[in-house]
Amino acid sequence: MSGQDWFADGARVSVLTAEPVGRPLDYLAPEGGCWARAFVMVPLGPRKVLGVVWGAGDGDFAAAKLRRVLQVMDVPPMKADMRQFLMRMAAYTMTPLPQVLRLATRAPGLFDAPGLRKIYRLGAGEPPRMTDARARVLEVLRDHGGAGFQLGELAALAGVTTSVVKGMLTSGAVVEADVPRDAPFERLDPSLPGKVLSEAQKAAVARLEDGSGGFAPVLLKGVTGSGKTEVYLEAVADCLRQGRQALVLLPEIALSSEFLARVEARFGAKPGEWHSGVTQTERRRLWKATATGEVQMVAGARSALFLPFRDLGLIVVDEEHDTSYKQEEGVLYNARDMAVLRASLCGAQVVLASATPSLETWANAEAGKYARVDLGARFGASKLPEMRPIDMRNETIESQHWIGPTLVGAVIERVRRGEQAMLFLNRRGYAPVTICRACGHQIGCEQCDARMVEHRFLKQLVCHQCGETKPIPTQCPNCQVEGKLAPVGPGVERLAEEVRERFPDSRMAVLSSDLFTTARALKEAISDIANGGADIIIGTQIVAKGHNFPRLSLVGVIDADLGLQGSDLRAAERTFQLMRQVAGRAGRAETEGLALLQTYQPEHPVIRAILGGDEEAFWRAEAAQRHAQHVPPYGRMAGIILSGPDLKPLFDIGEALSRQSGPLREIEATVYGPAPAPVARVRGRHRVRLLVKADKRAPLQAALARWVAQVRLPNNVRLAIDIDPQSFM
DNA sequence: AGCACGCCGACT
DNA sequence: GTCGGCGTGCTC
Repeated sequence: MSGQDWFADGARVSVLTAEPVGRPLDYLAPEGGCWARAFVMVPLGPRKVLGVVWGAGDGDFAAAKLRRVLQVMDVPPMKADMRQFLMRMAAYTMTPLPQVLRLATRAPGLFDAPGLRKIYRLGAGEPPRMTDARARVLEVLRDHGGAGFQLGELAALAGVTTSVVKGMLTSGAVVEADVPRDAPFERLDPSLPGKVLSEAQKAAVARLEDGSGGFAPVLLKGVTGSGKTEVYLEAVADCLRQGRQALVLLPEIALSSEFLARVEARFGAKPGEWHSGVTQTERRRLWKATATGEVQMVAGARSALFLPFRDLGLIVVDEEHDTSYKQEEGVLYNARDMAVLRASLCGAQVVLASATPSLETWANAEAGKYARVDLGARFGASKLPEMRPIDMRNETIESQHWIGPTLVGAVIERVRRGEQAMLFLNRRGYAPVTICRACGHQIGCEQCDARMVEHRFLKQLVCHQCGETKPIPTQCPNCQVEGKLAPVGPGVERLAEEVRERFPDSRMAVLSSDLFTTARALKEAISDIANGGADIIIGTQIVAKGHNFPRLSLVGVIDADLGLQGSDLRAAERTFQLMRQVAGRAGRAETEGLALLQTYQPEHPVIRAILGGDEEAFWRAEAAQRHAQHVPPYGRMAGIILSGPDLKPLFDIGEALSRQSGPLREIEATVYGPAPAPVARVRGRHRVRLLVKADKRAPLQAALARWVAQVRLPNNVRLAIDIDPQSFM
């Protein structure tokens, strides 16, 4: 401990709070002093707020006006590496420090006195009258009463009512005591035998062990079913054996009881669990247990990255390519990137696991910044499906139909054998476009210009950009002609109609996120399908998420070209990941899988890479293209999002920024926009976006700060900066 | 974020 | 005259 770490009574300290007061404020250290980085309660105006002792006070605030720290909280001080992490993250994401601190203190009621519960123990007194009931209570306490019992528990064990126990308090034969309510976490035992590993898995585990004990990022690449989880759980075991803590980040939907059960099978106890569904009490308990080091492993959604680990030795980011790691509201950050930052500051290993890594991660591995471990083969008897294109230029197909004869034949063959077929179309709703056959007008959304998608199931038109809905009109809003509006193009609902028509004797199930209101309903539908409750499954994106359908042997991709031609930079990458995952659905068990891709451009590099199984070729081609365009990961981008109740002032400010681009020209960055943001309206607020593209080595954040400081914002307009935006349309 | 301060419109 | 609208600024 250096002298800077302790502040004596009355010393001037600087305290950062999670209130939007841009900087730390000075206070006097409390009676008895306090440690640097202690969690404290301080007075702020009329309120009492939580803060962290950020350092020594700077002394330019009148001493007479200083107020005193009210209380030092009964939790360990923040670790120095955590403080560093929060500062680096604030600087990188250009977020005010208090907002970042809020992420790290978000367990509600965190600093309330821990809940107390009463326990009952053997006392020194004698009951004035010994009865049978009283004797039994004393016997239970003498035999196993060391740690004490809860009231109901003791009464039940002794076979008496609780009033007997209570009655024994006055004589002192039984004593009551308050103990903290939080139950301890069960210990995880890394020495338990794990599952038997394949040779490939053992080799991967050995490679991971090489990097343990310090900062070392690794890409762990393996297809669905290759046993990635078993491999990284061995890295967790290794970390636990070193006495350090491990964090496994998962996309929220992947944090299932199935995953927790696998951890329990490996280590004999469940890990700490952190996600939006965890109760306040549990959050408080886990937060404290990570700080004291009592909890050895946490499985959590992205915000678990801000837990106060005492000694974090490993972070696993499972499904690292998953777009849900990017927080799109409030503090805009990518949990995968921040995991690497945090690990670098606390000397932890990072394992980025994926079957289809993001191009960023792939490029980092390629450049040698990350180690790379490949789990080639599928684990178990199943193998990758055979993949073939169906060249749609050679198929004859009726208008308003999308399943070509070749695919129809394949489905019939599989269903006849009692197997399942899946048809994949990444388009929700009934039809993506509604057009007037009289004047050619397409029905658009009034809020954001996107075309409205017909949802026949909901009996509405829905805008997939802003969520706006309206009834399906019978009259054209442009030429007023009645009855000429027609749905054009396929959505999953319409595909379902075609399946019913072509395969009338088959049982069909549709998996689309908007058809399920709860996660539970979706889970039930999935397990019903897995048990053979359907012959033909129609699905959107959600089927790509790694459910196991043992009887599935055919996947037909209705429109493999979708998204290849879009203006979104990551479209090809996402299409590739999706196709790989969907194709990976087929043939996971003993049956031989087949994946058929309907395409009009079988020679497109993405399609060729998927079919050829030559992923590296795809990534190299994609990387070359991004390199040429100087876009991520070979250039840097930032989004500026202006939001407010009226559209006009947002565009005015956006255009003003676009004109005054001097600070950006200094670093040779370019501005695009303003344009409506990808999500053009959120909760009644319009959103307008500008994009900035810069060289990889340019000091982007500093230039952005100088740039946006030039405009004054009316107070109903907010400006947010999104470093490394996910989508750039 | 709260909360006070302060400067202009319609009311007992 | 004053009650109250919410724009502006401060909190150590």
